[in-house]
Amino acid sequence: MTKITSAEVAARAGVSQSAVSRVFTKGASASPKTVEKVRRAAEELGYRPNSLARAMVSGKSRIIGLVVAYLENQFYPVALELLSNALQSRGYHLLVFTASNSAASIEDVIADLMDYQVDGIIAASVSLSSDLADRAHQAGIPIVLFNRGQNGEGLSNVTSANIEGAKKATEFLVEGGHNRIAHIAGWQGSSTGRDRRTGFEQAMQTAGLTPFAIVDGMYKRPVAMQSTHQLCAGPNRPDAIFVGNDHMAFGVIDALRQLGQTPGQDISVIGYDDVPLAAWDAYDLTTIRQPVNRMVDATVDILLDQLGSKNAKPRTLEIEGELIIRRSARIPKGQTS
Amino acid sequence: MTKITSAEVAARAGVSQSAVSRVFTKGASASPKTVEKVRRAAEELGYRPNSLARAMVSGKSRIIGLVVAYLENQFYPVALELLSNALQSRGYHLLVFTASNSAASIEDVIADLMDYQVDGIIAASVSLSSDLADRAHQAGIPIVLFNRGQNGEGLSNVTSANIEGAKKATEFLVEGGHNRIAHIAGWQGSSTGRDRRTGFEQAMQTAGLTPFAIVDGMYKRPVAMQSTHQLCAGPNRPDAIFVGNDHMAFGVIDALRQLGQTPGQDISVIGYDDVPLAAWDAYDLTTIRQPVNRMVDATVDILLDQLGSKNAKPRTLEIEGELIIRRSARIPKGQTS
DNA sequence: CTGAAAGCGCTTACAG
DNA sequence: CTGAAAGCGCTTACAG
Repeated sequence: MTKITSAEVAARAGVSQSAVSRVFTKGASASPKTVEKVRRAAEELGYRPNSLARAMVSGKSRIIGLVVAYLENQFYPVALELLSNALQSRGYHLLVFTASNSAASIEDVIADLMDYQVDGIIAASVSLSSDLADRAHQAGIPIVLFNRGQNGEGLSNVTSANIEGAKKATEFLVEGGHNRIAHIAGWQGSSTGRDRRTGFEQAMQTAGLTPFAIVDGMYKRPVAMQSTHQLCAGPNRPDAIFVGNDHMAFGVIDALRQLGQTPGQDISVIGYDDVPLAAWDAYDLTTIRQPVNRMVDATVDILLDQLGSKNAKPRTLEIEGELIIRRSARIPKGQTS
Repeated sequence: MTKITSAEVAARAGVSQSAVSRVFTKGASASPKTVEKVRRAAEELGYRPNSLARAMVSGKSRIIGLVVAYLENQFYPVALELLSNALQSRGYHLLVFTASNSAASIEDVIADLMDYQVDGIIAASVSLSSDLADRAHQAGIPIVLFNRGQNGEGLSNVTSANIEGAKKATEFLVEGGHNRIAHIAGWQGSSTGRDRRTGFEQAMQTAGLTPFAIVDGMYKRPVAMQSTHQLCAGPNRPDAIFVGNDHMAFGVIDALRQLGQTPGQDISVIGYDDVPLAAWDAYDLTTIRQPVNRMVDATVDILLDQLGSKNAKPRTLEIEGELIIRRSARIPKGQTS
């Protein structure tokens, strides 16, 4: 029940309270003798500095707010773990807020976050109202959007090269000899969903092909499954589907098998993300890899950069992702996986 | 850049700083007139109370520390999301720490957590040294272990009824006519791993059967896959495998298929957890459901209880989980899924 | 109901 | 290098 304070340590060590503080503040100056005495007393008493008090006076909480919308898509737990590790190793910690993807909910959550005096905010897969972005900017709190592109006051973003990636996937399908290619798109309310769709359309146009169909899968498994049934039940069906992300692609594959079709043979399926599950035998999904580790590193770098220098410019970074060839899509002649 | 303080609001509203504080502190007393003036001034200035300052003086940070070891097993992201939601709705927030499952790492992480003056700690799937548990107890910080059983100073735990669950799974296999039943166990360094193994052994004994084999799968997919290959490659192999959790069971099924065997026909497989993926067609896994939502509710209830009353006794709760019958294990005659 | 004042546990100029 | 003092932004007795 007893919380030891620096004053108590000071008393025991026979020095002033400021001396104790200096010993525990890096960049401080204390004689070896003082350090020794203080450390011993602190040890004996079990003293540890109160981070909250430190945060109050220094104005730096060393807390980063993370806003995340949904964790079912395996991409996010992986990112969260990497993010947490990267930040922890630099002495920062993550205050996590889950938000539904509604403006009101995000609004509330970010306000809460700011009340906690977070040093910075990482928003994964959510968009921010420009009003909100403004407020954070005025409060001097840098924000970086993870896996979502958006411009605005002081907003940085880190995404994969979604348009390029979608093009690669589409080109692979074209090279594979497909010409009835459908796209079950990512949520069109998101930049990733829109960009991947754009890449698909551009590549189709370049190839002189017309999309067989484009539907919004909303990044939701049930929607993707239902779309697959509608698209593939009859005789007039696509010979390939480019899906807006892996999470939906798994649903597409499940639905296809329900219809008695074998992905990679009867019909080709390509996803986007390369989550761990994509590599498992049950799906063996050809997909565009989003290099999570590099995206995380970039996110942390940008954020800490902005924390460091008062007015660092917001940055936008697109990280290229490669096509990972597995067996859910026909492999063009002459190419190998 | 400007952070508005209660003093500035007070000045604008023409009241004292304490009056402003009272308006924003629930359970305070302020005349309607004061409330009105203060709210207006706050609104105009964009004032929000500083949670850190409030935490300092009140001694309640409304932050709950969450320690989590690994997020690959889908059980944890799901739990994390539910936990975060449940806590948020009651005005608490999660400071997340990822720890490897080593004593040293957990030690560091919990110390950090306590430096932030968290009101309570939830430790998911990690064990605590008794020394650590003692320290938290002395600091008056309640800890509840989520999905891990362990006794000790002030430790509460919430788990599913692991022994019972494992028995149900094993009995189902026995009723299905299997008699060469192997167990790829959860990590034997964890209570869940040990309890499920115990349940398996007891049920086998009751049935008058000898386990075909018991190996420690460490809760790791590669280990589970390799064990499956070793167990099932030759002619002398098990006719059923009870696996320590779903995450490993998926690997077991993948490995079995590599060997040309069909789960549910050639060999039966049962997992533990019932993560979302277990219900997907690709695996269609028979498993014991751990009722995450109920486990989360219980965890939050217990924790808030302990926060509320100074010396609430630590509680241990086991929540029963039912067998979810799907197609990865043979269904005994007369039973239906 | 309200204001003046103390105090939460620290860091950080300021003198020495 | 070191101590006394101010102050971070609040809440909460204490008088009135």
